[in-house]
Amino acid sequence: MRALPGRGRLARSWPRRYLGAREVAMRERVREILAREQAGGEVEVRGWLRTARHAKGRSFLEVSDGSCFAGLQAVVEPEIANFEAVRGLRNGCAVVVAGELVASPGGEQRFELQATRVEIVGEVGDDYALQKKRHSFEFLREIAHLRPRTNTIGAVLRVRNAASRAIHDFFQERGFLYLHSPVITASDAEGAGELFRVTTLDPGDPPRDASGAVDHGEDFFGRQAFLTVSGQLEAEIAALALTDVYTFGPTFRAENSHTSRHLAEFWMVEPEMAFCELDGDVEVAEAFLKAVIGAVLEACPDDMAFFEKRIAPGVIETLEHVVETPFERLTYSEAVEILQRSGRDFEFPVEWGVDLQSEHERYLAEEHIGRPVVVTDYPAAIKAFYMYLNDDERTVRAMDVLVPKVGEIIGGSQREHRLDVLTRRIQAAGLDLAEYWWYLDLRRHGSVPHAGFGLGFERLVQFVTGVANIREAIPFPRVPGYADF
RNA sequence: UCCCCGGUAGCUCAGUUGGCAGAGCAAGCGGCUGUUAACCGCUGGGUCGUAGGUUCGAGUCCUACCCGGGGAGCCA
Repeated sequence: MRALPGRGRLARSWPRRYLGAREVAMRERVREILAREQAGGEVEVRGWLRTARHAKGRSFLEVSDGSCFAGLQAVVEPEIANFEAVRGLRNGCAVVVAGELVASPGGEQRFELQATRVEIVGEVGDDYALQKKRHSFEFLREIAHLRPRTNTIGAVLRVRNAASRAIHDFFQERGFLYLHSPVITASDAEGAGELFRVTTLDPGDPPRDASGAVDHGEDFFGRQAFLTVSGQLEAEIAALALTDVYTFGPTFRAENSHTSRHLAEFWMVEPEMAFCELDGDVEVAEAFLKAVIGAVLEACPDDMAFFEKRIAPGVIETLEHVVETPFERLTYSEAVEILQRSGRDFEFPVEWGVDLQSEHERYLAEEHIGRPVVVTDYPAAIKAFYMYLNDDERTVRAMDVLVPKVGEIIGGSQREHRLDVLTRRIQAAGLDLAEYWWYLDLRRHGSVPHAGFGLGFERLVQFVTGVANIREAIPFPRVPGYADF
């Protein structure tokens, strides 16, 4: 971090409720205080009480500012001017505490703050919902405005942040350009799921054409519009000019999916690389997952230790394994053979031509291989029209990365860049060639082999943190029937 | 959308064969203590998801609906 002049010094008039830009940039967080080499010196922390323990002779306040998993314990003695008011503090109160950083005689923390001043900035009411006990995740979702103050969600949000940063770092270091693909789209680009309609028409009295149908020509965009289900097609446009690009933004699916792995609004990462075929795609995907997971392990050790202890025992070993060992590679045909020879009694029998079920993916990644598996070359009939058709005419250059517990975390492919084949595939899929005129036009002018993949960001966060439900991997989950906060 | 499980105090849950609605935590009050989700005592706190039905009597049995969870499908 930058060394700014005067950093860590107390503001002249105290307490200062409002910090200037310079002071905000300079303020020392609990994370940095706890990382100090040794005790000593004046510090000031601003945050919310995780707990307040009032003993007869003194009070113990654990102040968290969200910068790290642990809080800083402040010890308040009766000599403090507003000691009686401090006695009334409890879990959730907002405070500013200043004092000397000293070695802690208590066994559970290295340092503590011997308070010289305590300002009570915000108290809590008797009905404050967060208690110093375990709450169910279901209940916490109903109080999403307080949820980030909990151990689990606070840790998830820090991991989410670290993973976001690692994603940008990975691509930026390799010369990828960050492309902002549109959120509003006019066509159901790849048929990937149900779309949310975007309209400004009066739902109770829309304009109608001569036949009585809703006249979308009168709508805001002069035609039907939707929220994007993927930035891939736009990423292909950019890749065929800028070589390597990636998108990282919100994506929307209006499917009525009620599972622990689906959200109606989620974030997706989609790199797209020109002059790249399936092998390169797989290599980038593997390096990408390893880099991001490795970066989180390094950036958030305390948060990860919490997940290991309380949420998903074994998660750290699983992640380290992912970072250290090469991914297994199988073709779809090989995977089918392995599954058929497994002797397993699957609910859905395996045969060449049908898509792999969750139980099959989990068997491959968790039991048969025991580490991430990349399955390639799926039957053309079960994959999207834009995937490159192999010479056998029955498989496409698709790849799925399967990880233990979560299943498919990355799906990608080499794209069909041959005009004649793509035209044929669009028609075979029953799609309207006219809708894809620009996508086809790209194949007429300077078309090159290119490939990319998509990663569901919340599924990555879910995999890394071990939270059972994807709704805990995003600060404000949107699912069928629920969009509060 | 389909299958299974659940909904009882602010929270987490128990509630027997249909027979007076309970505990822990939280809250309020008091006590104790360099404390660690502190501890001890007392007090207050209920439309048993909603609407019907069976019954002398329903938290408990039946029906429908709502909400939550798990699984499947769809997918990232």
